[in-house]
Amino acid sequence: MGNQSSHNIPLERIDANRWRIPTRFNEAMRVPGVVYADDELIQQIISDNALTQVANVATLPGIVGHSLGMPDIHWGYGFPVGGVAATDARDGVVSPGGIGFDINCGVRLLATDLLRDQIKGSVDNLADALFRALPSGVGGYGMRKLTSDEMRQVMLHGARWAVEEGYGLESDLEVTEENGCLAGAKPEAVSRKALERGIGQLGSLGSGNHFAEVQYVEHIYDKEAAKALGIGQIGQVVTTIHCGSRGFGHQIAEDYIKLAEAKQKEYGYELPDRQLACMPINSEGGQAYLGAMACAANFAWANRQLLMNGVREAFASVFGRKARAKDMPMVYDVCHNIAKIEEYEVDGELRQVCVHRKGATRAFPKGHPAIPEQYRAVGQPVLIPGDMGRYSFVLVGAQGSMEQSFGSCCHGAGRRQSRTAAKKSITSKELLSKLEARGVTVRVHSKNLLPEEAPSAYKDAQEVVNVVHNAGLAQLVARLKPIVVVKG
DNA sequence: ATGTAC
Repeated sequence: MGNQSSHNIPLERIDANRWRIPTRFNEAMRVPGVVYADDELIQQIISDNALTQVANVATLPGIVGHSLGMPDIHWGYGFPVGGVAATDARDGVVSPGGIGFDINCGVRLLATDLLRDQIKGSVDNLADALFRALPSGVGGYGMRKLTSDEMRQVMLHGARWAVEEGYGLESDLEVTEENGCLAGAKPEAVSRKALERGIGQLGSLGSGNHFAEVQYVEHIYDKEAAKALGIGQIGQVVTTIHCGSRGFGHQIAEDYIKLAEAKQKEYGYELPDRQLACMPINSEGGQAYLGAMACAANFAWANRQLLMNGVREAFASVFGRKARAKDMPMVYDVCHNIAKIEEYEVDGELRQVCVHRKGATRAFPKGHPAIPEQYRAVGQPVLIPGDMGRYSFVLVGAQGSMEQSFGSCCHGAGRRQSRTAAKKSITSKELLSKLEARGVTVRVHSKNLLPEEAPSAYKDAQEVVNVVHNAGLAQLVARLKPIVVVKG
């Protein structure tokens, strides 16, 4: 059953942007699946088999509402990337595979007071400065080697630790999801192996789809919201950082997937795919996972704080001035691989649920108390990186996300080719010259991995964001185009 | 994503 092809899944069209997988597809499904896609994206999704995973997730003990797939959905470990699942916080489960290996992988956007024309003559210098400032590569060490006591402080306090150590400003924390620190961190639930892998990696970009990208505001959809977010000027230079918890979060995910797998019999779970292995939220294992997950989430926020500080310093060195917050204010930081306990109305009843967001961004609408005061009138910023050749997007959360998707929307373009397929389709050299021809300056640590990140390996992010906009999950604010890409 | 398998 776990390998049943998506081609056999009965899809019911709800409207132009929504499709339902009815529970009759598989008697183990406890709730229907709902997938967000237009006509073109749904074809890509069907050929990827990710719909089978949406149906599989619908069998999780305690799942409520729907098993959701965003338009950037694609095949992942057990759960699809681009998936959202909410389980009852009292008697439901938490599944490490529903968060993903890169715990609190996320996106941070930084504005500048520079215009595209003003940096034209300095693009190569800026690219070099950024590449020097941001350590990268698989297994790469970070800018800050921690003592074990410092590592503990990072796990407990996240981005706040980094700010107190001088890597940024108090105001940065106000525009970070959870203020850069998820409550409930339990350092004692983290293995020695995870600590060993993580302790030298703080302030590093890593590899794969992680990057820092200098961009300019190319199009504004919503003037009022763009202005409120501090990105209201066409041509304005901004920088996006996409990174997570490196080997630290990866090891924590691995540790708890193993633990969950070993305990499936004890819990009496029979799931269609062993990669869905899960634990009751209110069990020793479930609580330990959530405590360790919070440690990884906090490590990731500290990591992006150090990286952003590196970006500010690189700009300062090139443009000969201090990296003041006034010159480079942070717009926002969102995570897109995490589980959170939140409250929603489900079937007319207010319920505490554990929202698993795996490749999905929180998208709270205007007025929500979790949104920083300065953005409360427009909505929570939603940062959607596209691919390195085309464009990225800024949106704000909309009311529909609370009614339909447990306050969530998409997280990126989403893969349309596997890493292996991408590698076969283009060489690193071809790709670099294509990007250069488009006016994108690239600095890359691992050239051999670059083809995996080719724009052609990704869906069109414009189509993806159009779907969440039209479905009412979030609202388009601005489109950003790349100038400099620094890849791990 | 990832000391790309201990």
